[in-house]
Amino acid sequence: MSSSNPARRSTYDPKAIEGKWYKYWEENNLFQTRPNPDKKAHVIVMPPPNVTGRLHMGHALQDTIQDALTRIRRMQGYEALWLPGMDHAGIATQNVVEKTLIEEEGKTRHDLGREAFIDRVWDWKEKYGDIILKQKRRLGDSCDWSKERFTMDDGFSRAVQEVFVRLYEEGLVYRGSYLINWCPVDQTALSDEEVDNIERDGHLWYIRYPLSSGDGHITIATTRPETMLGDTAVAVHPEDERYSDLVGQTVRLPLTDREIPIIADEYVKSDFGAGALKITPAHDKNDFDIGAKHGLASINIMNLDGTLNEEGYAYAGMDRFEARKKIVADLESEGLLEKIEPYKGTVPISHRSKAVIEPLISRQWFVKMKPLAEPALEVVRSGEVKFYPKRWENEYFRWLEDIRDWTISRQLWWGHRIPVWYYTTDEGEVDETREFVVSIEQPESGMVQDEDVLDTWFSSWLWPFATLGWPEKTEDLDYFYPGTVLVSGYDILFFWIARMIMAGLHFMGKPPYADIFITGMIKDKLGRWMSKSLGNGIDPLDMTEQYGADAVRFCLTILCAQGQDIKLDPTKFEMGRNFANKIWNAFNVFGQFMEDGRQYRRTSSFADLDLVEQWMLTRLNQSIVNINEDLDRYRLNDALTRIYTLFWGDYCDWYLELIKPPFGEEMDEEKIALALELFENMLKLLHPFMPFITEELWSKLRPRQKGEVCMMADWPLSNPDEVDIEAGNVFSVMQEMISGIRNVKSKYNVPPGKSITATLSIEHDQEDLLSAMREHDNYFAKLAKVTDLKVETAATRPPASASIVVGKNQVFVPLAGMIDLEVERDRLRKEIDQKEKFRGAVERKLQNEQFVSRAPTEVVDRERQKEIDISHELDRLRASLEELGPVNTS
RNA sequence: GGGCGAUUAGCUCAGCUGGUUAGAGCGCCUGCCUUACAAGCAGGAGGUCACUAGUUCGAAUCUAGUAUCGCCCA
Repeated sequence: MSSSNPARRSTYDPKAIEGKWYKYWEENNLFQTRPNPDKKAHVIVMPPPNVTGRLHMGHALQDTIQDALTRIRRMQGYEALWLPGMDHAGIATQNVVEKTLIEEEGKTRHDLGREAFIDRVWDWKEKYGDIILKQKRRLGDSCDWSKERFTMDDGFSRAVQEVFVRLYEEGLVYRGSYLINWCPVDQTALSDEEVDNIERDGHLWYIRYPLSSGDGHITIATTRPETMLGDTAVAVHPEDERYSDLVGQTVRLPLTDREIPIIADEYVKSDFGAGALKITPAHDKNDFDIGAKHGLASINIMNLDGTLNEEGYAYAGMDRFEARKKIVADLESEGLLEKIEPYKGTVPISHRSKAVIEPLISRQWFVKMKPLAEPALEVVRSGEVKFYPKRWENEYFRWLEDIRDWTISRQLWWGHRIPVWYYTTDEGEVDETREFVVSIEQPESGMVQDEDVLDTWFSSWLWPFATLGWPEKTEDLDYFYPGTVLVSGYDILFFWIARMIMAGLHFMGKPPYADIFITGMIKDKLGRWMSKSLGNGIDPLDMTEQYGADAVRFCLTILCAQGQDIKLDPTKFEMGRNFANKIWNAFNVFGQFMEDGRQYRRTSSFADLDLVEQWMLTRLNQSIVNINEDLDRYRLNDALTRIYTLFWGDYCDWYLELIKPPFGEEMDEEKIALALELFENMLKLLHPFMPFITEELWSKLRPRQKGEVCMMADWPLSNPDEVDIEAGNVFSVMQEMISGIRNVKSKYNVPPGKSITATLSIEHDQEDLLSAMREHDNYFAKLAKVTDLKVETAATRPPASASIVVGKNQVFVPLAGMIDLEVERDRLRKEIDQKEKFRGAVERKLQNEQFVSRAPTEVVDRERQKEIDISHELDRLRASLEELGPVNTS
């Protein structure tokens, strides 16, 4: 139970400010960009979320990263464009609207007809379509909303048509009848990438096909017995002696009136099943290839909805899975079912509908991928385009090197209509005897357009340039293309990322971005994908509501180490919330002393500052260098961790504690000015990650001009003139001494608030340190409650005192009446043991001649120095132990 | 079958180009409501870096293999 005094509680409330600042930024057009020859461009195109989408943690993660990168570059003086928009998401959107249509009006899209249905989709889009973009504003996304695009808007549609026509004219788009992936649920063709091969427990059915000669049978094994109705051959391996005299004979296909040949093909694996394979060219990819090779007929037995068609004999009209059961039963009753074995095989599943895919032969439109893939491979091989982390290059290469043609037509209504026109017969049917015409506009009246639409990815692969106005030669396109970095997940590496590179190279002559930052995926805390069905999703808006957008962003950034998947536990957001609270309260330390409307500026030079101030400035300036390095390498988590420790570990825990005045006293103006200056710089470093709280506090630091905001402030520069390594070292020694004293107090149960005295014993040769300690005895008073600090050269140990060894120096803490000799001996022995171990390790190294001769001299010197230091420390620790006198045995 | 990733404190994870006395947050233990912050402060405990072999003066880090888990492709 918390016993804190509520009257003194001061906690940060993100709700009070986050909305306000987003509104301010947006209303003042601060996200807007324009071609500006005086600035370098930094461009990120937002992966367009589905128009049906709701914000999930994956978006939150990727947006946080994109926004941080954009905000950093904006502050660094780039014209930083983050271009937002949405994807029309063909099947998903059509499904959503169809579903509401059924629910609300009991109608199907066919009841409405194509045109009316499309109108409904647009209505739906206008009404609900930008929910996700509103949600993104809640996170603080600083994208240029004035450039927002939709893959179905007029200009974009025009670009899609243009691309289709151009590729057709170049011979890269073609129409043909091939075996494609058919989704019987969504009733459309799908590309290979939209199909997942899932391993499932199934069965292997062994079926006897009687030889036409009447001399027995041949046994085939299959995982899909229902497709036997479409078999046009049985194949065996040419070297399989069991079957060599059967090749050339025919079998009677059970349950049908057909006879099919037994053929030989190397493809058959003799050790699979009984060694004989049924061949169904119309329903299996491999069989299709074998069929083509042997000139076999293809018999399609399936309707588009997954029921058997008129080729299905007694099973015509039945669903494919129902037919399977019936066929197996019938084979069994005819004595043709030899056995059933359990079998683990892969089943093709539609990525979207999760229905089992039916491979079937169908006339569709395709893109010839090889010529597009080559240049896309080259730009990554040459390093012109880089992946972060680099290992994703391998995946990319593997896919592109073995690329297959892309099925781009979809049997949907919602999407980009294929710009192909057909002549019609007098009956109004497509006239197959006449050549089609590929054209954006209707070439002749009376011609009808292809019914199908294009794969959604066929528009999104144009995203980096079609959003900027292509095919028009716009100023935006000229200035903002190519982009800088793409931030996306590996789940759409093939779908989208690789294809964008192809399209960018083909149509713009340049890859769409130089860097590709592949993020990990957000999983639940058990490592499972978040999904609606599992109900294990964590809603980023709930989290934002609960902890604040800054906290959510902080947490996601700090967890996003180099593309590893993130197991997210909602309690993680507490870290960000606590940090925001810390920042909020830290401001009060000096903020409470500030006069309204007053401009505080430091006038003292670095040399005139107090030691802790010099140390803090040194820490800041060093950190800026390191943070910039981290950011340039997309190591956002490292950069943020640095800011976190700089702010909390250095600024709050040491600097503020030392500069804050005792209760009741005022804070010196110069002290305020520097505290504010440091704070202001840290706010700027932190702003890209936690934009709201930093903006709010920024506004409180000084009187600001209208429009003068943190998000537009200059990124901090590291000032090398305000770095003092020596001061840093002196302060570090003090920190160690103070920690040591606190430790001793804790060990002896001295209340932290109780005053004590102490003596510092400084080595002879360290005059500077000696004077620094004398000068700053107030630090010891403030942080360790040491009153009356004595600082002496080689002091003698006062009686009944604990001792702390820091390098060549010592701290003695007299604890008259409190010191327990045994406790102190134990404490010293423990430390001696520890240091002995360490010295042993160092000495072993130095005694190793190989090490001394082969290791770089600076490494050896470092070890030598360690040995010297540790020896001094051990000497002093041992002396202290002896001074405690002999062990009292009484 | 092929490829990739992971395995570091009780939990979740950092640890970059080999040289650290292996770090953080949470949790745990002790003491503190010390006038910025109990969403806090101070102190502390806790690790054969999955295993085996190798390379090296030196391995959490590089190589090979093994095990377990996960992902992708066929």
